[in-house]
Amino acid sequence: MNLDPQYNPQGKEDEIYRQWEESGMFNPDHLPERNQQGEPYCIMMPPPNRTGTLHMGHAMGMAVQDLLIRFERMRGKKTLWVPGTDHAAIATQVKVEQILIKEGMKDPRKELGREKFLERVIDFAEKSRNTMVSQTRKMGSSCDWSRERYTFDAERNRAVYELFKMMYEDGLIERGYRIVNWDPQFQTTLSDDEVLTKDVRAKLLTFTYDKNFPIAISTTRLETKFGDTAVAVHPDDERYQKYIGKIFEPVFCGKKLSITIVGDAAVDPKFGTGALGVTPAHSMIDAEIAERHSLATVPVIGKDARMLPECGSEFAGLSIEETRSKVQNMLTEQGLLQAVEEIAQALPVAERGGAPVEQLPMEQWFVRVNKPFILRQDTLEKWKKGQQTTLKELMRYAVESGQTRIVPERFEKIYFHWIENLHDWCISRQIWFGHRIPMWYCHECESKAIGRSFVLASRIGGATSLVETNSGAWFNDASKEPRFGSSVFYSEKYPLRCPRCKHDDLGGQIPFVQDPDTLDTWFSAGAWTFSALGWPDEGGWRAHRIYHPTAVLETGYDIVFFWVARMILMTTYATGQIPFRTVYLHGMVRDDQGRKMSKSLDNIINPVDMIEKYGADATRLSLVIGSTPGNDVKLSEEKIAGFRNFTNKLWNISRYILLNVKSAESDAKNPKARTLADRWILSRLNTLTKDYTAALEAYQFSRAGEMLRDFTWSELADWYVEIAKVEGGKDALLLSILKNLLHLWHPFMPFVTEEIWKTVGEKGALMVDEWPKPEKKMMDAPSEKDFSILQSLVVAIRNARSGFSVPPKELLRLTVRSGKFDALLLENMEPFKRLARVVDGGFGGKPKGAITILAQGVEVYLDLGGMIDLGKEKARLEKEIASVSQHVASLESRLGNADFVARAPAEIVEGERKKLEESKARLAALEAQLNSLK
RNA sequence: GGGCGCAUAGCUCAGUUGGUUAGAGCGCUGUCCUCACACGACAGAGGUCCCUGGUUCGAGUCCAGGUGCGCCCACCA
Repeated sequence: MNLDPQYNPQGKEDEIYRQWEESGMFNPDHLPERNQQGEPYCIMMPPPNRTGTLHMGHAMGMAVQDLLIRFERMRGKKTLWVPGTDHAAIATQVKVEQILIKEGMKDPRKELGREKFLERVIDFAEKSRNTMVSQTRKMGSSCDWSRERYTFDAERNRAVYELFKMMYEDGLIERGYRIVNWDPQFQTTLSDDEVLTKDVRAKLLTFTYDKNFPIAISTTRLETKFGDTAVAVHPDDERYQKYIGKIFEPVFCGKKLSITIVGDAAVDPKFGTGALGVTPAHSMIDAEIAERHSLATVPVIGKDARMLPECGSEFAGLSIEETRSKVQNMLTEQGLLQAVEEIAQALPVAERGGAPVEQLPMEQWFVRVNKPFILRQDTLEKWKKGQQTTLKELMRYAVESGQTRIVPERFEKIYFHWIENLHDWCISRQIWFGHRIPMWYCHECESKAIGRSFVLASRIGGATSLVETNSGAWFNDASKEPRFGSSVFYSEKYPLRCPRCKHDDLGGQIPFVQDPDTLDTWFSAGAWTFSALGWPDEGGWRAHRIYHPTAVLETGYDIVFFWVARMILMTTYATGQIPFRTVYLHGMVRDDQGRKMSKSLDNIINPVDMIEKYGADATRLSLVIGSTPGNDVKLSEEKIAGFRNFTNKLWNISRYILLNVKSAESDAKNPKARTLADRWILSRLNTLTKDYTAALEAYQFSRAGEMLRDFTWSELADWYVEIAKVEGGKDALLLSILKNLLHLWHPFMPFVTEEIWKTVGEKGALMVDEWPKPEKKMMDAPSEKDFSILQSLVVAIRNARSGFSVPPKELLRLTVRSGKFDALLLENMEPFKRLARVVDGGFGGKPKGAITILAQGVEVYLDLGGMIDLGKEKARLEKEIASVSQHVASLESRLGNADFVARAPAEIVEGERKKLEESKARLAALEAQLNSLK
């Protein structure tokens, strides 16, 4: 037996993990027979971004997922936990760019070019992967490394392309010229979810375009006004009705505009002047108005967030701020500015980088969420194959039908609310790191359509301009925007033949060009549950299909929209299955003051540091106990240290038991309960096993953990082990309880339990040993009641000793009377003989110099001899009498209420009566005690 | 502007469908280095369950309103 007085996880954990891994049992195919017969149970690990290292949020997710997997594995399910990482497209590319800039490059992408730059990104991603895998191991995660996946590996790329193809064929992926969110800093589009709003103060200016223009308008974005093509007013607005339908041609800061006055109910007549300058190119709302009234779209801001030549030579190339103040000055000079007001504004900024996001009209790829399509799948209850539905409907259906349940439930509301507001999803990104869009353009088709060879068109800036280039050269030139009409077709690899013009790639030139853009990282992430299980590859998907739908998706609530919703969309569409039965959302891990952990605040707690200092088990406990789903958790090093203390406690309980067990006796099967304490602890253990298992099934991990900790510490260690030391002969019983306890703790703290397990003399790993079953026949309410009386008395005696400052070595005499409980006491007080020696007082009264101790109706006398302090005892009794009298009074008033007696359930009333009786008896006894002191 | 949540001991939080004198951990006070553990043992102090009103025999729990805090969504220009 090699159990040190203090448990040192350092060094042991890696070795234990290595043994688990070598056993092969992280892989469901190598699990014992009992699991092979079991129900499949699968969790897909949310793949962390390959951007460096794991943080406490990841650690929390892993702790919960490993808990679930270990719990279900021990219960005999065929458990698969698939680990993986996410290429995270923009996040990783930005990270690498930042590193390269720090290393001295000015514009890494320009300096390195696409291929060289990508090499650097891939290299960084690989290093990150290695770091994260090792951190995942440190946490004790029992995931199947033989099935490790990467959102950007060859098979996932294949799945992404297949999915893209399906959606393209179903008309759900479309190229469109629309207003998109443009990040001028990283020169890429963003999805709506990647745009945040920042509260800023802005100037709301009221002005007219020129002195002949009859209507004043207000704006915070003066610079966009070069692109105005209309002024919209409410159709019922009497002030402006007479202008509706008229066209004006004001000269705005040197640029001649063509402004149509339109009536549109979307305009709020009470805001500002009640007239709205319509800028269709740079505002989604304006674009909608423009569409209703067939207005022209005139872009005036370019991708570099500078003014386009259309604004006139005076403004072309100026930044937004420069333009804004210049225009304001010009308007002031001309006397056109009527008012300047400071207002609060929600400025759209990029989630990554924080630069203001511009809205520009561009040609991009979109997923159409509201467009009806013909369903390919025949597995959904609501729609048959061949019926029409929309992606939005599928998303709603998965949760509405209860096939996916979100924990905590309130996030279902949030989810539906988000779906309501969901617009088409822009999926093309102008970054280099990611799944290249599998669409190709045929120059032959394009040439035939336009009548010239190798031509391109730029649509940024509204008018189409044609550009001649050398073959193949243009698509790396970011300044040229290819326009693709009928020439576009899907191909996973380099196409050999154009499906339309049947043109072959023969002459060594490059007639086919792939779309230079890549896919939004969430496109591939959305396919995670099924792509990671081998879809669409026939063999792979067939082999893994038993695991789909997966059991639980465990992730942070911050990516419900980014990821969870999109997984539901993609999976239901592509496979006809909902991706997971339960979504368990954990909160954000914050510092002890509730602040986000960040580098600038220097308040980051690193999981690996904590594991090295306190062990993985303590770190896991600190993340799971004391946190509830969907709520943020405050973490501090002290909290982790506290759980380290507990792991040490469990270690020492085990140490005591294992050091004292005599092997011969411990071999006895079905150890029998001999004493009250034995019956009590077995009853408690079995009740606990039942409640604890139920709590885990209900995802109440914190509650389960607290329950088990309280049992382990306050019942087993503080009472039973102490009693066992004196009563003796409990080796087999103790060992059996310990074994059960190790099982129950294993999902929370796999390392220390497995380590102790090595010493209990069982074969095989605890990790796959069978989960304890609660036995009803062991649950023994009368014994629990009797034991609790004993506990109350012992506590009362200790209390008295402490209150009267009785020296620890002083032996006291405890006189019991004849009666059922007193007989029980005589039998069971032996373990507490150091507190008091019990004597049978027959039916005699209280000895002189003794105080009366009352516990749950049992009255005994503790002889304090000369140490009694009558004043103190009197004060104590008076205090207690006051409190009990109050309780009696409240019970009497309740029972005196006729309505209560008539309307409350009989058992409640009966319970109150009984309580009143007991309290009255106690009160009488206390008063008698007090009188006897006088 | 719309939506969601939170408010319980000094701190961090539990408190299931309304029903004991509202609980835990940490911290605090006192005693003890008792042969598993001082990362420990024993005992103790500490609460107007944010406020107001309502429903009910009964409210920390349900309803309405208010206050304070947090989050999400949203291009009234």
